[in-house]
Amino acid sequence: MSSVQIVWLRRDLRLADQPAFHAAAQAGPVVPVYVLDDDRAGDHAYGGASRVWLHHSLDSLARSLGAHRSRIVLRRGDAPQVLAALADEVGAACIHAMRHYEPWWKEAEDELRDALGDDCKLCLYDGNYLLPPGSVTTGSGSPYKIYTPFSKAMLDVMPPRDPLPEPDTIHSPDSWPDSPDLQDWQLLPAKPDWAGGITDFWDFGETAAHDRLDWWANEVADYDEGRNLPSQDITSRLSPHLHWGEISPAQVWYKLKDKRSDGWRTFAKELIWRDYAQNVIDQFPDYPRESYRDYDERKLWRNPDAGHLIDEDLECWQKGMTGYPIVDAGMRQLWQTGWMHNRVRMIAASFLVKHLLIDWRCGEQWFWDCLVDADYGNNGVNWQWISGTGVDSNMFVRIMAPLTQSEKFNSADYIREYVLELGDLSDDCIHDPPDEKRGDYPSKMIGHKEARERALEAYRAAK
DNA sequence: ACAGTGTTGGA
DNA sequence: CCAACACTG
Repeated sequence: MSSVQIVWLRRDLRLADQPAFHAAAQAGPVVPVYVLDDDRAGDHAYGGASRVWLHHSLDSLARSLGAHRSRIVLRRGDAPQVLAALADEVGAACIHAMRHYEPWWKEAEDELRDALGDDCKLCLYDGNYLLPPGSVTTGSGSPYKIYTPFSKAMLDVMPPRDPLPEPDTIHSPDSWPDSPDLQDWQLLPAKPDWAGGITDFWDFGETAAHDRLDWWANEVADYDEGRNLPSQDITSRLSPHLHWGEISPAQVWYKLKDKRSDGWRTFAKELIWRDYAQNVIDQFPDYPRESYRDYDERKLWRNPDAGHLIDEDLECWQKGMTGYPIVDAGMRQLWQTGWMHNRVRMIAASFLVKHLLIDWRCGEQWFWDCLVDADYGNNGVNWQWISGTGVDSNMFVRIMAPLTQSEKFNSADYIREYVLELGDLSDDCIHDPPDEKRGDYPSKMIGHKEARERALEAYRAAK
């Protein structure tokens, strides 16, 4: 009888194309375990929306495992200690885990290796990205900082490895370790149940991810044109499924690779962007916490300490009360559904940083708390891109014009859906309603021209 | 073999 | 502005 194999699950909550699970199932009886470790990530412990997703995704995976007469063991605490103890308890020969590149997980993997005795080893696998971070480097051997040459290099060495099948059989151990009920973790909100919008908007888990991908295979051709139109929302909405590892990017790649449309080529670049962000945080672990460029940030932000005190302007933005309908529609969509259309994310983020001159980290934290697809790499890289504080091009200060963008991308229906006060306004005035048509809806916090000039001046002064 | 310089272009 | 690469000597 072969010895027990532990599968340490993190954001890889799937059975198919899950290299760690695959290897464990071939090696012996499997004990899948999820460790809720809230301290390790510090300021990036899972936010409210992420916890809702995590609950449903774990629940879904437990059901799938149930069909194999297997289950998930739940544990709470410092992951390396908890896992080392569990390995002792079940007499495991190996802990199999997908490699993760958040700095706290890299640290935990090292600590776990040290904590394990001679009888149990740690086996790490890649597979949550198209290629393992660090796979492509510049001609001189250093990691890429700029997206476009990175993506060209990626395309040169693609495609990704072939996806693995789901394990045929998953053998159970002779006896199961104790585990609390998932309900006991209270990942779902208690009294005011604000998660209704999230559960209405999403289906969770591996099967739902593949259903979504099947749907997307018929839509992706229109992505090139449609991805910028919030009202039509021609986007995959795969981001949370990918973040939680309910589906792998290799599975997405192989499902869509024969589509040969412009839409597919553009979508492929977005998948590569996800790998790019992971490469950036692998290279600069604090990237989502620190500006990469050394601006004099005391001259840049209007409220250098707003990270610690709740700024009134920050609150207007968070609640979708800026007076700019496209920004407010986006912020309200985020609050209701745990997600925001990508085009609108750019507009809303740019508004916080450029129009309000509020430190991008305040926005990063809010998104971290509200997004079901909150991802350390993507969130940090995208916020620094919008702020112009990041590794990428910095040749001019990019200030998006929210009203122009709103009209250009036909967002009238999107605004009507999320800013109910403006529900009766016509297409021609909904993007920037005159005061007498605003009713309960607030007037603009600051005019675009004035904000633009103020931002240009602040960025010049802080250079 | 590779440091210095020029050219190109950036979600 | 500056990363990345091609070209140079």
